[in-house]
Amino acid sequence: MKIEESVSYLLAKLTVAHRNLLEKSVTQVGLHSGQVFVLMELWKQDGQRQIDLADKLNLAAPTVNKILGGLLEGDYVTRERYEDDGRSTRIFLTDKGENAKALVEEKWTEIEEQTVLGMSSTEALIFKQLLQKLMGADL
Amino acid sequence: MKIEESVSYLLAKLTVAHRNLLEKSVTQVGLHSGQVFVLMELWKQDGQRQIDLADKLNLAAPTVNKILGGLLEGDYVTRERYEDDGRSTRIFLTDKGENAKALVEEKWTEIEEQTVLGMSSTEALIFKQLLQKLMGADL
DNA sequence: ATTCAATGTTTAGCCGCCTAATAATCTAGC
DNA sequence: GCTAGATTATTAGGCGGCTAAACATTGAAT
Repeated sequence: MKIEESVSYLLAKLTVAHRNLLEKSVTQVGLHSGQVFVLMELWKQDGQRQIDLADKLNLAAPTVNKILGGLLEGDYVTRERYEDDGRSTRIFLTDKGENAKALVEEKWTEIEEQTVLGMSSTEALIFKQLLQKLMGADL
Repeated sequence: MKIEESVSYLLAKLTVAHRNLLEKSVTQVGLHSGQVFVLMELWKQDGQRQIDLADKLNLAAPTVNKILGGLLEGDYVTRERYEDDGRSTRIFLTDKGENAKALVEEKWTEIEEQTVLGMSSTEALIFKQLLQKLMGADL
């Protein structure tokens, strides 16, 4: 099999371009891509522990910790020790963090448009389903 | 639109898992994922300049430069000044670099199997075509 | 009550990407 | 010939991932 024609190769290549697109876009609202994903989890449920965020985002604990450093510095979130368990901290959105949601959603529409550019809506749907399938197979 | 159901979101998430799979696999033959992609270009054509590699791989020049640092240290490639143009260097495979091809191709088969796990061969084909389409749209 | 394993956070350090800025060389234009 | 601009490589530094290892706390077992 030609490596260049494998799904893995194409996916890896596409990844770089897409990550660049994502980063460039969210930079316009003052965020970085990793921060956006953490914020999304907090928008769904505020006050989560770092380990919860790491589990849901499928990221290693130090990765989440590092990203939170930036969000704390940018005043998007606050960190509080968890009374029920001294090992844990809970992360809470600030007003700024909550307000960022609308900005990100707006940007995301642009990102999505550029991502599926050149695909018909049918193709986009099929593509989405296949992506979900791959995600489910937890790779 | 729900961000979590967008192609962009799913793609970004899948990316992380796939990159981890790739990295873990090629580590077993003593390489890193970035190094593999550079080597692939050299296997196609030896003696290229850094800028050529960067263009073909769609990477920034400093990225290629850094990756080459690791390949040089690992004795996979050598670097020579280009006589025709003093600004450029040419990168050449060593025996070790050439021999790595077989090892990587073997590993890649495993990677591909795990990547398309859970997809029928028809689905894999469709997926591949859509990936190529996205790549072509140069995102 | 003590000890020991498990859990959660953090630090250090690595690779994969990037941009910005330098230095060196080449190329044009005058 | 000389200068000005383009091109190539490199360095510095940042974010997005990771692992390994240190640390504190919890919880369980004796």
